[in-house]
Amino acid sequence: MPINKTQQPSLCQHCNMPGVCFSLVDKSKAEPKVRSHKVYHKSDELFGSGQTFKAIFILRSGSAKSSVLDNSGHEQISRFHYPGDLLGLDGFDNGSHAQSIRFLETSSVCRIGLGELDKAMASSASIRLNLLQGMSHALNNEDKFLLSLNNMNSAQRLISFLLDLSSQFEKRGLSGKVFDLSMTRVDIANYLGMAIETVSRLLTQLHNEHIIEVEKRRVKFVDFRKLHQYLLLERIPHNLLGAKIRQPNCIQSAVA
Amino acid sequence: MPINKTQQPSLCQHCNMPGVCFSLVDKSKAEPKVRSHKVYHKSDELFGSGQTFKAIFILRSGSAKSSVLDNSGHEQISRFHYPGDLLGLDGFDNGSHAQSIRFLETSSVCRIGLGELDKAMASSASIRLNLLQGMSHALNNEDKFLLSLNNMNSAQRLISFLLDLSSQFEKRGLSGKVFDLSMTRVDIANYLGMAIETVSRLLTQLHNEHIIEVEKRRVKFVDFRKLHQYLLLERIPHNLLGAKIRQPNCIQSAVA
DNA sequence: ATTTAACCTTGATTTATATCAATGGCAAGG
DNA sequence: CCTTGCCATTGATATAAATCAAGGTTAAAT
Repeated sequence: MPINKTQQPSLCQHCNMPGVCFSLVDKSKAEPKVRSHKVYHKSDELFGSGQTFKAIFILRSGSAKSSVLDNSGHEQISRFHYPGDLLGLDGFDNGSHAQSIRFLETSSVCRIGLGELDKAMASSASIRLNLLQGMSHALNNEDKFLLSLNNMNSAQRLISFLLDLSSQFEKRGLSGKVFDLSMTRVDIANYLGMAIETVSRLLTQLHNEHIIEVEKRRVKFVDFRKLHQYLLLERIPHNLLGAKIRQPNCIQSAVA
Repeated sequence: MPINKTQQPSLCQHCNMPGVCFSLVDKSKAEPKVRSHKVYHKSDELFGSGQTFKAIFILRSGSAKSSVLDNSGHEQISRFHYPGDLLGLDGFDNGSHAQSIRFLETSSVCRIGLGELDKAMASSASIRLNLLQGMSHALNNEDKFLLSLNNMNSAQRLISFLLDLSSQFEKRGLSGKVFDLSMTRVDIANYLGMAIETVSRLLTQLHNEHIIEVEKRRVKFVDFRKLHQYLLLERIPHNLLGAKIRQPNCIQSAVA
């Protein structure tokens, strides 16, 4: 019996992107009626890599993973998605999706066709901003994630991942202290770029040190302080020692 | 004497984003006059992390690096920029820049204030699309990069990096076969998440194997075939073996 | 012109983490 | 119900790449 029922209720009030979505339907109504949405099940695909870009989606409930295929056809998970997330933004690039998205559990999404979207953007400054914000946010998260991969050891990566999940749940009004992972260990390992054995061992270790409790997919945070200690005190990033931040010499400028 | 003079000429014709930029100035003119731009020098900062988001920029010439600071204040380079790239998109997220951008050589940028930009977006569908495309593209590149970090060994990462640089130059009409790196080995190591000694050793190794020629910052590709072999044949990604792509069971759907 | 600091290279050693291997439990499907 | 395959854990071993160490070269600053 899962604790954080991300697949649970989701009226538009709980949506992170109300501006983009329902004001398309009826801008006059302050309290919009619920937009129709589609339900998918575990391991269903929302769209596949290479598929024509026709719409963006908003995840209403459940969870999903985005992945890209490398040259040799292997899957690399690039992101996990939770309610309120915008899906399909990768399609703007060249008119077809670079990624594919697959659901991790029963989930529902709103669909916003491109025509609809553009009309809305033309008419509303706040929708323009919302969308740009969403993309910018995704980009920043991506960078932050990149950062963790580069500077951290496996334990720190895994901890960052768990803490990030925790904050995702809290943002959505769910418990950030106890939750169920909707992805397998294999997915986690793939996402964090490590072997699944390492994920398993680390979870066991953290459990034994009474920092978290893990039982199957269920994770419970016991000692946040120690968790953050791991994160901060553990290691001096090797590859950054040389990369000092220089002050600008002098900001010369000219106008052509 | 550098070969690929990225700091060289740059009229608006060479800009990747003409739609966004010059049509703001004078939409009636087919051949726009050159927009004023500002010149910066090596290690100057365009904006710093935390700085208020007031404008986006288009890199006209030269090169730059974006970086984020982690909790402990260390720099992580998230991207290198070349002419035509949009800079500052990270600011949409929450109104201040998450990243900082520093120039690697003498460079020039066009500045587009937020007001200007929004006006342009309101009025032109193509500008809307251009901007979304730019962001989407950045996002996709980011994912691709992420992918390389996760599945590849050091040699492959470095090679991907070099090949990516090469294609960046070719896209801009410069030689993709011989070019000068505008960043230090330390920057490369930081970006790719490895020790600078490893970067150095690998460059030497590739040189000795007559696959590339390296002399200081100058890189010359000698044997593209072998380079791609390294990339493809070397290694079966450990963490992907389990992550097979399942077919959707059945795409059940319902409308609420 | 001389000094200083940044940048780069190369070698020896250590270590984190992948890989190999084997086993157990759970869930889905027959 | 049984069985098949997916998922997870744990131990032993191998290895890629980090770290430690030292020297050399180039570029910037005095």
